[in-house]
Formats: sequence, structure tokens, C-alpha cells
Amino acid sequence: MSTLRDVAAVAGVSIKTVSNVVNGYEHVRPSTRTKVEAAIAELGYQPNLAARNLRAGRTGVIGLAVPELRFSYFAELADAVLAAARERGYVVLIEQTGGHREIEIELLRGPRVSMMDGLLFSPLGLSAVDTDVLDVPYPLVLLGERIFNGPTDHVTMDNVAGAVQATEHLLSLGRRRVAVLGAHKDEQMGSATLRLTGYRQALQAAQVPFDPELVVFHDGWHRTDGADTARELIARSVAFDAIFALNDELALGALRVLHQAGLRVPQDVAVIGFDDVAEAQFAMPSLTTIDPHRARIAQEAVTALVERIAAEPTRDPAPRVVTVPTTLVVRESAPPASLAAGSVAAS
Amino acid sequence: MSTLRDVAAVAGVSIKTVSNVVNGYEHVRPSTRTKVEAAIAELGYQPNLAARNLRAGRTGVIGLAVPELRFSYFAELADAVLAAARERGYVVLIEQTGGHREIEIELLRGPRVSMMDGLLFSPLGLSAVDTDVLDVPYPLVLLGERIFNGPTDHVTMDNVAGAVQATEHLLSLGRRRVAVLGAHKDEQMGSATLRLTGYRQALQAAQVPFDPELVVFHDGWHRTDGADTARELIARSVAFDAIFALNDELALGALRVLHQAGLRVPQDVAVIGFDDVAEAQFAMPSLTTIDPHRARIAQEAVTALVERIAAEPTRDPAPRVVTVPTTLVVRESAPPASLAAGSVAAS
DNA sequence: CGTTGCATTTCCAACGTTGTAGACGGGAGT
DNA sequence: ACTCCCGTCTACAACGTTGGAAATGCAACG
Repeated sequence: MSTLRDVAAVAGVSIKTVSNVVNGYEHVRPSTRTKVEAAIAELGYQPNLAARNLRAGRTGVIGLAVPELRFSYFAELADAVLAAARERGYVVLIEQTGGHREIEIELLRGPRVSMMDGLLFSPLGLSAVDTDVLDVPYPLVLLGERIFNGPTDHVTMDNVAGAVQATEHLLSLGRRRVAVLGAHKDEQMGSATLRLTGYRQALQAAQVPFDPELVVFHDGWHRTDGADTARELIARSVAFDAIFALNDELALGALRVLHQAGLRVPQDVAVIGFDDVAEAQFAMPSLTTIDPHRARIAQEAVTALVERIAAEPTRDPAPRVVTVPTTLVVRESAPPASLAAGSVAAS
Repeated sequence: MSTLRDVAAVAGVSIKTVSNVVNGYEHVRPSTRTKVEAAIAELGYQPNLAARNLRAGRTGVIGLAVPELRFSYFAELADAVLAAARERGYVVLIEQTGGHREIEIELLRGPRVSMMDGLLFSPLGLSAVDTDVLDVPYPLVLLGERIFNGPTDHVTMDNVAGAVQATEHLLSLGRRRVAVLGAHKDEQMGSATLRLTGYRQALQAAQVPFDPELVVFHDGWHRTDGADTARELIARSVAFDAIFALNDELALGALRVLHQAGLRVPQDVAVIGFDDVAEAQFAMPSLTTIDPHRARIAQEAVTALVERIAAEPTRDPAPRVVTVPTTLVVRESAPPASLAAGSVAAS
């Protein structure tokens, strides 16, 4: 790897002049510029970013910490973050925490962050007792549920409103026995609790009684958990004509079990999920769900982080809290009210 | 952010002594070490990695370039690479190329790589004419199909053997009219062509005639393409009793169309995919497929890259080409021979 | 008591870059 | 002719770190 020094020697000018050419400084005589550019081409010179970073005190790298990339939700989020960051000239260093509290803390505290200008962090293992861990000396933007009330920037989806939309849609189909899969016990402010809150709000608004028997608690939120919770629901032999799965993976797992149990979707049971992962669209039947607009979340988060990075000297601008609205996406598993009526009548 | 200088001032020692403590140098008097550690704790000192990197000439960062993270295959690969890299003390900078040739070239050539000790690169837009682009002055390991015969390290799955396994399995179920979805025209050495080769080899070995009418060519490899190709196959009104989709997404898309067309899987049509993405297991029916062992591919690739980074001074050890074997994963869409017979008889 | 050897610590330079200040030279203004 | 200005270029220092050489202090040795 050649350096500015090498280029300078070949071009017969000073190191600084080469640097000036590389950085587009305007007061360089055209003939000199040409000479330097020739030397750069000849040597295939590439600026050394480590040196530049050291000099400039910034790295052009932002970190993204997520639990696990292999879960569609985070993969799609990472995709969107990468794209948004690229637009602003940043590259992204991705870390997986596995959702483990110790790893999350180690990451927030560790020296790796000194390689980044800021961090987008999607916490999972941390809980309310850890709010002091989030008081870090570098720009930090949290993604996901607002578990913490500290002075940290935060971008999240509107879980409650989304759950209201989902529940209202099921009610609009005439369903009155709406089961919930994947509620969490003893959770403070996670998405599960927020979504359950939205569910109850919608029931109340429609004056449909809340039946605890219809709520299946379960910690995991993956497809197997969807299958497990659906089986449990069926085993309870309580009447239900709709399922609100608190995320799409649960819904997809449930679809499978319903099918095996001989229950038709949506005729016997309407199913709605939450997240609008790519597979939802291709499930059989395709899954009605809530789109949290991941791309916008990523955009907002990167924007907030970049502004925070730029504003750093001033310290303490008020924490920015962004809530991105959700949208109902109607597909086959809980079709539009008009169609559903038709289907039910036809069956 | 405090520096070694600050810590040294507080502890009343020289900068280098602090450095020695930080780096675990053994000849430091215990009392001194304690003093320094106290100062470090007091100031919350974190080494500046940019400076360390400049000094050391290495960054502890490896790059991973993939087409798009939101495709499960790459998300799962990235997950595995991150894990393998972490074990070896590396962090991973992920770049998305979108599969575009210009972006891939820009990445290989650009200054961003000077931030990395090496690059894992999964090319998609590049073709055989670009082999000179791969002659880069830093450690590079290619992932995916071995399109290039250059002197570049390469880790790939055994596409041909996998396709043979898939086809043999379908033949073992007694199917003789095995359609192929997603073949590529005019491709040199991509996975599509290799897998089609395996298919033909297996047919030949079993003395089943090859019928071009059963091969559906199509460039895209996503679910919609699976649906499109399945529709085309049905429209051809050529007899078929099994489908070998050249990847899982195609297979999943096809499942949907088969279902809509009233064809039962596996009774009327046995379906097999390739890749064993997470969803395969949860499809309805669950998808028989070929597991390429992504985790092992990631392991091998990171290992090769790390060794290449370490070996750099010597230059030119022979290119390492690793082919990870594939495994047949039997599920419902093309069940074990014994069961299939049962199902068919029962139907 | 001078020497040697070793543990411990310090000093200096360098990694490659860029900001700042200043040197140099020629044309315009007085 | 002298100054001043401006365009162009260069010298130097610094970002924070670590390798290597050199300095220091101490104890054991002959």
C-alpha cells in the first residue's frame, strides 16, 4: 500500500500538496494537479482510513447492535439501516448480542465503540434496572420498545396503535372471540405488553368483553412458539373465531397448527400478525398483518444518530423520541370485511 | 475520551507504562499496576482503536459483502459469519452490493477496504470477464459459486452433489417426471447451472431420460419467481410428478401455486428445494431440501480469511478452495420413500 | 566496593494523515 | 522601484498508540 509520501516522491511535490489534491483543495495549479493525479494512478494510491480517522477524530462508521441477524425482522431492519447509512456516507459495523444482557453491556462499555462514531442499539436483554448502562459518552440511539425513560434518543413503532388497528380489523369482520398469542408476563414496557394493551383498548372501544381465557402467555416469539401457543389455545377448548398473534412468526407457526387441526383460515379462524415480514406475503394463506414501516424506522434512526454525532460538542439537546406509525396490511388470513362475509356465507 | 496521557498523569507514571499495563505486559511492579488500574477506572479510559490500528497496521475488522441482507440466505450467512468472526476476535463490517456489478467493483477497488484487514465477498454481478477485478492487494475470500478460476480463495457448497442428492431422492420415491424450476440460460458457472448439472447426472445414473420440456428457465430466484415458474410449468400441460426447485424460495412460491391449482403435495407432486432456509421447516407442507451447511461455510471462510491475513507477508500460498458437502433434509413435501408409498396408496 | 544482571520504567520515533502557519514568487497598485 | 496581495506550495506539528532502545534502580555476585 502506497502512502502520500510515495506519491509525493513520484510527483516531485510535497506530501501536503498530494493531500490537497486528494481532498479537492482548490488552490492547486492545474499542471501540478495533473502530475499528482498521474502519480496517484501509477501507484494505485488509496488513502489510509485508519490514519484519517485518527487525525479527524471520526471514523465514518456507525454500529448496529441487534439480537440476531437470522431473524427476519432484524435482517430486514439491518438492510434498511445499511441503505440509510450509505446515503449519508456511513458504513455499518454489525454486532449480534444474542439478546444477552452481559453481551449488551459489554458492547456498550467496551472499546469496540471507539471504532464507531455512534451506535444504533436494539436492546433485548437489558431491563429497567439498567438505565445507567445507557448513559454512555458517545452518540447512542435506541431502537425498538421504549423500555427506558432515560435521556436517550429512541425510535420505535407505535405498538399500541398497531395492535388497535389489528384488533379493530378482526372485530370489523364480525369476530368477537379474538385470541391473543405470545403475551408476556411480568414485562414492563416491551412490545408484547404494549400490543396487548392496544388489543384491550380496541376491545373496550367496541364494548367486547375481555376474556383472559383467550390470552396465551408465552415468552418465545418464533415460529415454534406460534405452533406451541396455537396448540395450547386449541387444547383449552375455549371458543375463538380469530387470532391476533403478537408477531408474524407466531402467526405463521399458528397457521400451520390450525391447518393440521382442520380449522380453515380465514373462514373458521381469522388470523392477523404483526411486523409484516417478507414471508407474511407468501404464507398460505397470505398473512394479514401490521406494517411497522421498518425502512422509515431505519431512516429516522440513522438521521437521529447522524444529527447527534454532528451536534456532539453542544451536549445535551433534549432526547429525541420518534414513534413511527403503523399500517394495516390486509391479506387472505383476515380479508377485507366484504370478502370475509362472502366467504363465511359460502362455507 | 481520555487518553493514555491523561491516565499517565493521574497515575504519576509514563505513558508507556500505562500502555504496558493495558496490554498486559508482565514486567510491571504490582503496586504500579494497581495505581494505573485505579487511574484507568477513575477516568473510564478506553483505548482509541483508530490510533491502535494505525500503529499496528491492522484493524480487527473484516468486511462482508453480500447482495442483500433481507434475503434469508444472506441474513443467515451473515449471522454465521458474525459468530465465526467474533470467535476469532474480529468484528464485521457489512456492505450490500445489491448484486450490481458497478457497486461490487467500486467496493473491491474503493478506499473502504483500507478499513478492513480482509474481505469476504459474495459476488453476484461480476462475471467471468471481471477476473482481473479480483486481483486485489488485500486478503480476499470469495463465497458462493466458483465463477472465477483466478488465484482467489474460495468457499462454496457442493452444488452438483446436492442436486444429485435431491434428484436421487425424488427418483427413490418412484417419481420419473421431475421438473426443474429456475434454471438459468447462458450462465457459466453459477449455482443454477451446477445444480442443473447434478440433476442431469442423477437422471442419467438412474437411466431416466432427460426431457427439456420439464425444465423451466427463469432468472429470478425469489418466491414470486417460484410462483411464476410453477404456473408456467402447469400451463405447459406436460406430465410431471415431482419438482426440483433450484432454491427454497422458488420451492415455497411453487407450493402456493400448486395448492391453488389443486395439486396435492406430496401425493400428486413431490417438491424439493435447495438451501434449507429457516422457513422451509415451517412451510405447509414442510419443505424437503438440501442443507448446504451455511454455518460451516461461514466457519471455513472466516478461517481461510484469517489465515490469509496472517500469512500476508509470504504472499502467494496456493489458493485455497473449500467445498462444503451438502445434506439431504427430508420433510413432508417429499417424504421418505416408505411414507410416500403409503400416502399414495392411501389417496 | 565495583560489577553484572535483571526487573522496571522511560524516552523517542513512527504509523499516515491534515490543520495551521508561513515561504515563495509574480503581478498589480501607488 | 517598492509594497502589498494573492495564488501556490511547503514545513511542522499533532491525532493516540506501541516497538525498541535506553535509562534507572536494586540485589546478588566476585
